[in-house]
Amino acid sequence: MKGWDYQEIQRLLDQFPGGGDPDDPKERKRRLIVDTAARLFASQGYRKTSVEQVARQAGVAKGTVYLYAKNKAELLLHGVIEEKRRALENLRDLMHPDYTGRERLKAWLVAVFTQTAELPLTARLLTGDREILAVLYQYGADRGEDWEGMQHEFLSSMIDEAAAPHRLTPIELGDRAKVLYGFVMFAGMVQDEQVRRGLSLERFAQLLAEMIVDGVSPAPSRGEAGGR
Amino acid sequence: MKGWDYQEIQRLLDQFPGGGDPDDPKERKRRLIVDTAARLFASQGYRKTSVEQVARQAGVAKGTVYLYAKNKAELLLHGVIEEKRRALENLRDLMHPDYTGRERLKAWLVAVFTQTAELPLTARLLTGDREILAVLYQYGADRGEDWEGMQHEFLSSMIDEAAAPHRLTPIELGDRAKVLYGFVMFAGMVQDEQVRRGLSLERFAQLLAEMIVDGVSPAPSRGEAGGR
Amino acid sequence: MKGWDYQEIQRLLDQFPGGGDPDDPKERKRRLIVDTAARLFASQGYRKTSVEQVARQAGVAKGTVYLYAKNKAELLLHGVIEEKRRALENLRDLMHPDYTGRERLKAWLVAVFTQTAELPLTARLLTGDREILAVLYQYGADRGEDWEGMQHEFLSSMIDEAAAPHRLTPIELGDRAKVLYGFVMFAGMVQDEQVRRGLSLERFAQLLAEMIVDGVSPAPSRGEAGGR
Amino acid sequence: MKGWDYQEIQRLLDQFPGGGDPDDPKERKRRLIVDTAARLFASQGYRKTSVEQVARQAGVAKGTVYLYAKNKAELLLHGVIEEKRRALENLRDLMHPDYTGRERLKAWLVAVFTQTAELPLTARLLTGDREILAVLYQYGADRGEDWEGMQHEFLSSMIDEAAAPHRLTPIELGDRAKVLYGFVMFAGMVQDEQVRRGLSLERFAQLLAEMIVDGVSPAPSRGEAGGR
DNA sequence: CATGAATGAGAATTCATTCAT
DNA sequence: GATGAATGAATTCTCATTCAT
Repeated sequence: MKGWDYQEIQRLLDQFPGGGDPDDPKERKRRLIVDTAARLFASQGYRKTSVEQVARQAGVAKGTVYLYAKNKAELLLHGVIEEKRRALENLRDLMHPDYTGRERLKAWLVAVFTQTAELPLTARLLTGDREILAVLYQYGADRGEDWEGMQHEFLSSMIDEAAAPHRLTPIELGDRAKVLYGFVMFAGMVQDEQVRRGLSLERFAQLLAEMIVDGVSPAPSRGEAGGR
Repeated sequence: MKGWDYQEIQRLLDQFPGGGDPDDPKERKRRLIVDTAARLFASQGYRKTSVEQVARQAGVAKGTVYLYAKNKAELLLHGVIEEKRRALENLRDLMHPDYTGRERLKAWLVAVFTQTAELPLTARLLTGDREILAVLYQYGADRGEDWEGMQHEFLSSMIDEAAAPHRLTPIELGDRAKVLYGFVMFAGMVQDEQVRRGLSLERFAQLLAEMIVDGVSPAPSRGEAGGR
Repeated sequence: MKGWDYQEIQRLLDQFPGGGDPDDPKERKRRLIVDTAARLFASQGYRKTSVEQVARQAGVAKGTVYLYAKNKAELLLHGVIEEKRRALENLRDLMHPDYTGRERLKAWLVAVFTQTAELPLTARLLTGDREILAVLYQYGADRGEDWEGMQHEFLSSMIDEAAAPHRLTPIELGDRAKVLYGFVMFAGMVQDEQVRRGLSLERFAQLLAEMIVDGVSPAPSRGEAGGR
Repeated sequence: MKGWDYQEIQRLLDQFPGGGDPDDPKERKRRLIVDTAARLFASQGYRKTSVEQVARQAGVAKGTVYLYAKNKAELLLHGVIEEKRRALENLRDLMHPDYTGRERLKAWLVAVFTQTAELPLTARLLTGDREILAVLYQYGADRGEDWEGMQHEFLSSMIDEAAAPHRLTPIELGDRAKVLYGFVMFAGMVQDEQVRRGLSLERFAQLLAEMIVDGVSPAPSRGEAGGR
């Protein structure tokens, strides 16, 4: 199991694209447009969002959008890339050595669900529009894969620590990691209050994290401190 | 807490709409059209499915579709209603008295995730298309709500039994029920192999059920009986 | 040399597509739209003619055009096919046995230039838009080729008769036929009064036919009979 | 009939516009842009060539193009003017006194067809784009007409000589000149190998010149000398 | 002078919905 | 009831032209 730490993640973050000087006005406008698009795609869906609408909300003309993304699909792609970068940054914050295994796993779950802007696009689109996936995977295949492998390894190691080290076989760990990874998608979905049935995002996340880590029976007596 | 049993559910099922004599040729055609639409919506998404396509696949003319649903959204709505009925039928099967509380909760989770045809439309569209939700909720408000309240109550009572009766306050129970209910949506999403990262649906469902009920640390030694 | 006659041409004409009962209202509307499009394409060019304009002039809605041609290129294609049919019909009329060789050749040239609707589209587009040719040839390849080979043979035999039989080798005949065939394209171009510098189409055609058959020096005294 | 000779043509050539010191860097850039545009217009057509593309290929910014031509149409116009100048230069070369009348006419025809760069723009665009013609003629009216009158006179005198002097009335001559002038347009068209059906440009031009001058029956025995 | 970012009118195409037969 | 032709609003994308730097 690779030792995950700040440096490792920072290194990945640096290789990650989409940078560009955030003070460059060109880059500023690019972000404005891409973020506007991402927000609309996430809240309304890809097909229902028109390029016209993106332009209007970003305060530019329709043609301008096409100076920064050669078509609508690329607009989406850029948004997804941004999301991946942000997700990676969040990962780094969980590396704090004070966390115990169970705490870290819960914190990860809570983070995944509460950091609203986490992966709404990714989640939304995975369930949504198959046509888009084609575009997304065509571009993304090269660099995205690493990152997913990495996420996977990271989750496995968290689960291992949380479950009490080495009680689970590597295969069991891996499979549980896949299940947890699915929660990332779920998280996007849960942004919708209707799905949460009115629970606040924080409460929802907290309860879900507890159930996953401790099971349905909360075990206050054993506490966080007890056992493990 | 109401006592959930076969009769109670059967009674609800009977009041549920969408009936009509299945031998009535009018009703037969209605179902043909609605089911065709539902299948296409679930596999391609709402926007990408054209009324033309629904008509062609159902073997009727485009105009005919509009004799059975006043617009495209209503076509979807009817499909969602069918799904709800089917979900209700599944619920009934979990009422078997041999189940312990934890077993029943696990069985429910597994059922939700593995019964592929469970709620593909609902799940797909809840994440998808806000425009549709408007229509859906407008119509659904009158008759759907009961059913959701019922679902909710049912989940609460399962959790209560699983967690060891009466350890959780009604509010805690209710909130946990809401979280679990969200899993119904998640289940629709998980139909997509990409979300499961290659795990079989059965394995995914099994692991998720275990984690939710027992927590990350599987505790075979403590067993179901261990109570804690 | 195959004997060209009414029957042979009629046979080809019968195999030619694009028919359909001209009293069928569907077919009537198809022709209305296609002919409107052809007229506009010929007078303004393909790119400058918008589908909107075609629809407006044909008195139908934009969408209707797409019921009869799956895209703009196909609209053009249908027009070109009509032209080919008409050209074939004209050919038939030249078969009258009273013509001498020189007369028939002149008559062909005059016909090619004066029958206004001859091949304006074909001519226009050959010089115009390479992009279109792709579409045109993709469809046309199968059945168009025969027809061109036939035209070629027909021209060769006319030239042979006009030049006094068998004075030219087959290769010389064939090459001259190719040159003449080029005139078909030229004919489309000459529809434009600017190209004719104000000469009437009839006068232009007559002079050109004389020059081609008799040379620059008109030889009325020597007449057709003089043989030279 | 005016006596056509080197001096006369040279004089016209000198009055012709578009000059400017070719060493002036301003003029150099103007030509670079105009020639680039002309090349693209001739090979792709006017509408399919974007100003962006012209700028890129000329190695300047899009805005710069507009410093040298006030719009896209004027870019074309300048190209056409260049062509006219070149055509005039070619005319001069035919003035050589050794030619007989028939030889000169044939030579002119061959030149018109084979000098590839003769009038590609003019030919292409005359058949192409009516919108453009408006601009072209508006501008051309003032200065172009002379030149066309001159061309016309020149052709008439060639035909007169070729047909054996003074056998044709001035009107007959004039009309034949108009027909021949049409061939200039045809020449542009014939650049397209598809129109030539595979004949080489040279062979095509040669055969066409012979047919026009001698008629379909080649008369080698009578020869060029035979005079008739 | 030169640049190239921004603009927005315009073009092709799709598709939900209507309605005469 | 059933049909499917007709409609036209909406959508994506292009590109000539302008103008601040």
